[in-house]
Amino acid sequence: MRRIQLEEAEFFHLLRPDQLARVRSRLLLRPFRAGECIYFTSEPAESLWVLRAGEVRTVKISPTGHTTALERFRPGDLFGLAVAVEAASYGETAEGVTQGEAWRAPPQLLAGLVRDDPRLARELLAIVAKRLQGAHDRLCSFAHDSVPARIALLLVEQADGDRLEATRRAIGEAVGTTVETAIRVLRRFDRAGWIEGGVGSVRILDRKALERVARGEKLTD
Amino acid sequence: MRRIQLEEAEFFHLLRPDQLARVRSRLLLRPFRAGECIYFTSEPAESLWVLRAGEVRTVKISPTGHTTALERFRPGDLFGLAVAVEAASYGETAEGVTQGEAWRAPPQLLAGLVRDDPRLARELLAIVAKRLQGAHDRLCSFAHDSVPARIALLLVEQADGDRLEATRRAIGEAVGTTVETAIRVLRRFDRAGWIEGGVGSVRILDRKALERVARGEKLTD
DNA sequence: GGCCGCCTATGACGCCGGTCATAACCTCGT
DNA sequence: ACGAGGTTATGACCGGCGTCATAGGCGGCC
Repeated sequence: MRRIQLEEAEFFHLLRPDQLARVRSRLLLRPFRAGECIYFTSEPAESLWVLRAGEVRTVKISPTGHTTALERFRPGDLFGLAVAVEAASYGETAEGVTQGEAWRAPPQLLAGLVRDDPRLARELLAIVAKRLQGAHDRLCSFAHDSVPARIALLLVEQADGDRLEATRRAIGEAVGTTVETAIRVLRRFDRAGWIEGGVGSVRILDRKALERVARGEKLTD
Repeated sequence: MRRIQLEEAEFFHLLRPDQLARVRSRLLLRPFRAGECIYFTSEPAESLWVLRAGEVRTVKISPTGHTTALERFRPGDLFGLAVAVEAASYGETAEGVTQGEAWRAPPQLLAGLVRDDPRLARELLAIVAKRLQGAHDRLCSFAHDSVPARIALLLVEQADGDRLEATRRAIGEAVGTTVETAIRVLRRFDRAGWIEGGVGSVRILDRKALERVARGEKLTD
C-alpha cells in the first residue's frame, strides 16, 4: 500500500523543517479498516485529518436511508475541514474505502500554524475554496446531467490510470443514484466495449467514448 | 433599500477601527442593476466582493444552456471567494437579483489583513468551510429529494419573513428544475392553501405544511 | 464445511418530471 | 400608446430512473 510522508501531503508540504518537526510530534496515527468509520456526522469536529495511506470517502445518510457520497480522498489529502469552524460538528461521516491510516491533528495545532505563518493560512483557504468550487460543479451536474453522463464523468475523473476501485453501490452513491441503475448503466458501457467491469472495480477501455457521454452525448446502444 | 455599514458585514465586523479605516480607503463601490452581471465565469478572480445593498446570486450555465443557481446573497455577505485561490478564475457568474451595490476588495488587501491578523484568517476559513457544508447539504438534497421537497425547503429556508422575492424561473434554477415544473409545484402548494403566489414573489401561509413536505412527506393533493 | 451477506445482474412496472406547445397577463421601454 | 419580451399557467406526451422482485456467484466468518 502506498504510504506517504507528511511533507508530501497537501498543506503540510509548505511547512519549514522546524515546523514539520514540531507538528510531527503532535500528530496521532489512526489506522482504519475498509468500511470502518473514522468520524461520524454531528460528532464534534475535534481534529483535522490527513490521509497517509489507503482511501477514505465522506458520506451523508439522509433520514430516508439514502446514502450520498461527497468526496473521495487519496493519500496526502486533508479531510474533516469542519474543524475550521469554531465549535462545529462534522457534517458528514468519514469511512475507510480500503484499509489505511490517517494522521489526526488537534485544532490548536492547526490554529498555531495558521497564526504563525500567513502562507499556511492562505494555503488552507485555497484548499477549502477549491473544494467549494468542486462541490458547486457537482451540484450542476446533479441538477441537469443524466445518470450515464454522471457515471461517465466519475469514471474519467476518478480513475487511477485506467482502473477505478469501487463497487457498483459506491459508484451509485457517488453520483446520486441507486445500485440497480449504476449496474445497468455500467453494463451498457461494458456491452459497448468502453469498460470492463469486475467485482469491485472497473477498467476503462475507451476513455474518449466516456468523455463524450460525460459531455452529454446521448447513448445510442 | 437596506444598506449596511462595512462593520456590519461578515468577516469585516471583526476588524479593529484602525484596520477598518485602512480597508475603507481601498474599497471600490460597485452599483449594479437587477439582472446585471458583476463578474463572469472563467474571468480571472481579481476581487473579493462584499454585498452592501440589494441581492446577488451566483449561477453556472452549462454548455447545454441550463442555468443552475448556486448561492443567494444578502447585504453583509461575502462572495467571489475564488480570490482565495492563487491565480484562479471565478467558477460562477454573479448577477444582481435586485439592484444594489457591492464593495470590491483587491486581493492584496485581503492578503494583507490575513497576514497581519490570524483571527481574520480563521474567520475567513470558517466562512468558506460553512459554505462547503451548505453545498454538500444541497448535493444530498438534489440527489434524493423530490422537486416539491426541494422547493418547499427553499421557501422555508430562504424566505424573508413570510415572503420570498423570486420569479418561478429563479426558483426553478435554484432547486435544479425547469420553470414549468416549478410553476406546477407552486400552483399545487397554492391550491392547497400553503402559499399565495404573486408575480415575482411567493408568500408563505402555512409554514408547517411546507416543512412536512421538505422533510419528504409526499403530497396527497 | 456450510451458511450468511454482499456483489453483480436483469425483468416488470409505474411515476416523476423534462420537453414542447399554446395562451393570457404584466410591465417596461421607446 | 403600443409592441416586445418576460412571467404565470396548463395540457399532452413520453422517457429516464426509482422500486420491487428474483437469481446466481463469491468471499468470509462461525
